[in-house]
Amino acid sequence: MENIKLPRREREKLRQRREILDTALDLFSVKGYHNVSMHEIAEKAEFAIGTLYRFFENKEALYKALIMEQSEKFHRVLNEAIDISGNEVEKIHGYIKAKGRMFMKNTSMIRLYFAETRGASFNIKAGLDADIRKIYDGFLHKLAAVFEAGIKKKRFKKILDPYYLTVALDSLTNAFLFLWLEDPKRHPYLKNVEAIMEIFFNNVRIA
Amino acid sequence: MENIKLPRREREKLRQRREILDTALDLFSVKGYHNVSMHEIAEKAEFAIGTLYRFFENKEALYKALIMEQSEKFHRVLNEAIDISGNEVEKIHGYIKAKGRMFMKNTSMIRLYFAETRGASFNIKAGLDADIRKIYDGFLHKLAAVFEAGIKKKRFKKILDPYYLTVALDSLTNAFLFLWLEDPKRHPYLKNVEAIMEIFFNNVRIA
Amino acid sequence: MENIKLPRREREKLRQRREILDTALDLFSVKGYHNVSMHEIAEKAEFAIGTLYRFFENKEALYKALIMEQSEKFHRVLNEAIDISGNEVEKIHGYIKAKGRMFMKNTSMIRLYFAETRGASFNIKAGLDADIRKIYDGFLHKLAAVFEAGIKKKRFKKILDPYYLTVALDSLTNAFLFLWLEDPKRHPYLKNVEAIMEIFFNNVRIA
Amino acid sequence: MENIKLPRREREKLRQRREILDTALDLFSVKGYHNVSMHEIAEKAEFAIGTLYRFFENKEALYKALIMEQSEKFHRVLNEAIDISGNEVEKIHGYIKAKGRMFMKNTSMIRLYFAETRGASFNIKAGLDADIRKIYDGFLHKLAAVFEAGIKKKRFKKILDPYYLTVALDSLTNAFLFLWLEDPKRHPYLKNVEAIMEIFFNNVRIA
DNA sequence: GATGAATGAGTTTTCATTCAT
DNA sequence: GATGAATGAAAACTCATTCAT
Repeated sequence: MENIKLPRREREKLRQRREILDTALDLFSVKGYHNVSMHEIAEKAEFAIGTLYRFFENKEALYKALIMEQSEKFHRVLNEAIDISGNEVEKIHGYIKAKGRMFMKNTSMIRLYFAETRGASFNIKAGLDADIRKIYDGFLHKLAAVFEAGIKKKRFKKILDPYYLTVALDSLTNAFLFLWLEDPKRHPYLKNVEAIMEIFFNNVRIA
Repeated sequence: MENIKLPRREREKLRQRREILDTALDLFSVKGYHNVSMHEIAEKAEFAIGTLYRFFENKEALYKALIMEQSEKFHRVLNEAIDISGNEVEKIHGYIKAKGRMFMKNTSMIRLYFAETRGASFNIKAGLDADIRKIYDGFLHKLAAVFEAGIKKKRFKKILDPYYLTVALDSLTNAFLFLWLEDPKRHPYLKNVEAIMEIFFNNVRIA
Repeated sequence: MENIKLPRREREKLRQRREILDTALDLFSVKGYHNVSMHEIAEKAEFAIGTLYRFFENKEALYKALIMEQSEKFHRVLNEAIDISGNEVEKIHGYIKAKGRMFMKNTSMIRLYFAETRGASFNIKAGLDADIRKIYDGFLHKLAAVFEAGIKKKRFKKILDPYYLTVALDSLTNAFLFLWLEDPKRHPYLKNVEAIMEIFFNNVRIA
Repeated sequence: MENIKLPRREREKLRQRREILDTALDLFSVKGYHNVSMHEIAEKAEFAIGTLYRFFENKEALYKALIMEQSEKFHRVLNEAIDISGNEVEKIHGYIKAKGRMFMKNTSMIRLYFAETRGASFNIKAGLDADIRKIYDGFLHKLAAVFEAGIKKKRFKKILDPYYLTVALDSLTNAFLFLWLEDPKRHPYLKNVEAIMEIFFNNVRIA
């Protein structure tokens, strides 16, 4: 976060890395891993190919770095949203809103994220899948803990295993974000998710 | 459907096409579009490469044909499940069960289907996305019509636009099929979906 | 040896392989492993690059095949020369003459052979060195056995370990072949080797 | 030789050049010209790449300088050994011993030297071959002169052109140094060369 | 003068597609 | 019609060399 004090050389390096990653995000999210060449990234980012390889050992490493970065950023924001909010009901609402905000500001991130977590990813030989899944699962369990706490505090009825409640919520928010992505005017994410949460909360909330 | 009366030559051709598609399904579903070569398909299917090109103009066309075929088969079964069942509540149940049965019998189909409908698919340059989406959307609207009819017949409260109800249901079944795919013992699909539908139906069903 | 009965397809394949190897021999022997590109070989042999890879898994495999082939051919001829000749003294003479004939007919082979057996070869990651050395050593020991037999039969005095005699003979023939290679007119191989063998045989031969 | 009086700046420069060359010798002798990068040399020598290019115009020039230096050093020692020793027989012995001492103390030099003088060298586009060969030939002729003088003084019989005697001697010493390099315990250089020289000297020496 | 980041030409290799047999 | 050898465009990646700081 605090790169104010970094020596100029280091800052420059970070800026370049950033530019490469941003360009790669643009390209990968539109065309997919296999339809983007290192040449293309280099050209669009206005670097020589060799420079890309100074920053990333190979194409896969670049892709993995990108995915991990986006994934971490994404889950960091969601985690914060949960931590900041007050009671369990508010935490859930915080999560829904933060997720919406995140995606709406970073539509290319969504495509990449969905490609790797929902569709079966065949892009990376090994490891990434596991690494991403760990972050993702970590977050799901954190969300499950919120439901669990809410149940203990009698804020929710225990009508379902908290983990499954979480999976359901995650899946529903994704589905409505996807709809929004297709036609933002016609399918307002927040309104729809809140409507569907009504159904849950009517049941789930105690009062 | 009825190829009993086809001349022998035609039947033979169909049988070969089928073998190619089956082999391709096996390979694509495990390794992904870009990690399977035409050579590999030809070898595993025990045809010459040239023969593959008699049946399909190019690799993309083969993949597209496969996806479309699976998609049609999949939605045909779901459509039938809805058509056969009695009232609207039963139709919804029929859909949930048929979808589960389908996937559990054809796990390779699931991987492919999810890769193309949930993750952003980058495998096909253009067109497939649209074609698949049409079939998919067609089915969603049919399901939405069931909810709508149910609401009209006062079987369900109108707490949500029927289309969104459908999207929610589809998303939830997918999520729990995914869980089941990861660990079939631990995450029984039907039990979980029914539990979550409880929440809906308590609200949604009138009596 | 007998490819008269090979099906036409097989013969054609062998002919192509031969053409690639011959072209590669020409190029490698003049420019060295690292200064010849697969493109260059393909172009000179009038094949597409891909065709080279149908015959050899990669550049190293092509080089290794070439070296092994030349090495085997070379040592086969030398072995035969020894086997055919009469007594031990004649066998040694047979070897010297056959080696000369071999090299004079295949000057590019010499360069390659010397590059791999005498200079330290850094061309092949692993294995070749050992494989070639095995053939080479096998032959040296066969030659040593001739000296040994000659000593037993009192044809030679035992003035030196037979293996060292062999190494000396091998080294001397190489040296004079090298001289011949530089200036064939001025440095006649056979005359020189025979002169130097005089020194040995005067000592070595009993009568 | 006498760099005592060189200004400090000059001495410093020489010292750096030396460090680069020593590092390069280590690397080239183990991995070969094409498997060592300028980067690797720079890193191991703890200089910036640019600095290497201050001292040597390019990679080839660095390699050539190294080879020439080693070659000169090598032949200087051999020349001295010949000059110092007494009569012709002692000079020959002096050469054999000095060559052995040299190589045993500088095994990396041997590998490099053999790679360039015995195997066909493909490392240098042009020129080096000729330059090295000149030094090498110069030495051979000096050695030949010793034989010639010995013959004139009736110390040796003239059984062979002195130049060929020299080539033979050089080749034999190399062969036994190579054996020694492979297994120093098993193949003692000096003992073997002396044994083989016995054969020569019995003939060659007059009394 | 020293540094080492940046460059990009050149290398190996893959694989969809064609077409002579 | 079927075959599969041949093709060559295009990809990933390396490394000698330059030059701004």
